[in-house]
Amino acid sequence: MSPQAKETGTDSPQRPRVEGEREQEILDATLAILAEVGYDLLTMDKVAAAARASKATLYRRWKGKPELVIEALLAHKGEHPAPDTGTLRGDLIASFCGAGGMTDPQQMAIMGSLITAISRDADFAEVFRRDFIGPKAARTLQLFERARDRGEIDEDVDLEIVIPALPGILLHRQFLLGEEPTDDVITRVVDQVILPAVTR
Amino acid sequence: MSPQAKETGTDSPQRPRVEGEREQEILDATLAILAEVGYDLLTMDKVAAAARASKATLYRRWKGKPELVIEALLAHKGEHPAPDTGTLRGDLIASFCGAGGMTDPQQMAIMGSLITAISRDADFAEVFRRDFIGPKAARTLQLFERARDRGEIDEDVDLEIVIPALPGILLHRQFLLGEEPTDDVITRVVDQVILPAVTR
DNA sequence: TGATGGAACGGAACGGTTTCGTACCGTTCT
DNA sequence: AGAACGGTACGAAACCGTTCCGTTCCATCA
Repeated sequence: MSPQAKETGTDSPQRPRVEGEREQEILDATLAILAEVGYDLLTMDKVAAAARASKATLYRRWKGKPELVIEALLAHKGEHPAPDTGTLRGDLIASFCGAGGMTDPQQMAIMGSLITAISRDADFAEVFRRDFIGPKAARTLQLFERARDRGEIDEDVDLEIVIPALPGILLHRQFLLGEEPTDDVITRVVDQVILPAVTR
Repeated sequence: MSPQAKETGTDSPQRPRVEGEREQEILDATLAILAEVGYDLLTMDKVAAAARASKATLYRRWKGKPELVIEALLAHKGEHPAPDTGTLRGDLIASFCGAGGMTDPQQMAIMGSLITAISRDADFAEVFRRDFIGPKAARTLQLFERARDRGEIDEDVDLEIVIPALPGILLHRQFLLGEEPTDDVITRVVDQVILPAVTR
């Protein structure tokens, strides 16, 4: 290795090539492959072909497959601010039906593609839960806390149990029962399961 | 292929070697590997090594990996009759905490190992849902129908929504949140989510 | 302005490993 | 004896990580 300085340290852009746009294309291609075949069957060759990049480029930029996939996941977190419709019911339906919610096909495909991997790889699971699940859970928690402040939720309700119920029910219907989540199903689950659990 | 009859049809074993016990050992080994590494990374070599069988034997008996895995799943449905404690609450807790329930580690590992595969392979998904999920769902349905006959469930409750809620919540907590399902969690979910949904 | 050097790129190939499905053994049980 | 078994080995294919090559783009400088 040449003893070249690793970086200038300043903000002067010395590396104009794979700076932003091209890198994002590669990450998008990674997510597409991930959603299509799953983590275990995702190969660097497939990603390179889909992104029209060479494997050499991938390995110049990323250490390997886990690092590439994780960075692709983190770069994907599009801003989805929590809705504020004034009622818990409206917030839940808006949140889970909208962009990034349970009706987003690629979002759901990514979920399904990763469950097996995180069941086996503890390190992968930790990053996934912290950086992918965490923000979503925090947003949903916000909805419930606002509802509690408005008095919509009984005092003795254990939010730790109730909050994850909605995504759990919907994911189960999708993957185990094979039912595409529709707005109608989400509404029925909210009305018949979630709301009765918080207001008795 | 020779036009041989697929099987005798009777229970007379024409194949004395790999007939019953040995075959079950291979299927058990298949399930163990499946639970350990998942469907995509399960290989015939791993199964052969784990079962101390030769790959030739596997290919003599099964056509390939999908057939072997599916048959292993079907042969695994140990008889788990629905409990009858007299109350819906007792039945649910007994059913989901007991053998074959959500606290069975291998059962859960198999679930996680298959979700990615059934998200991609429609044929595999159909067999899995019909022969693996189906019996479990039917058993749970039986619990709810008995409870409804006893008057424990309001008339306007949509069982299609409520019944899959409990497994959904528990699976989500296990795989997405990384929480081992304990009897205590199952009880709290039943008391705080399921029962309020059926009796308002 | 025009030429030059360097860095990053795409494409291709490499060796080493893994998997699959099959074939060939010697052994064991009926 | 004969059939089925376990073990081994094989070729084909896929994958991984690396390393070539030739090209393209950019910054620098005459």
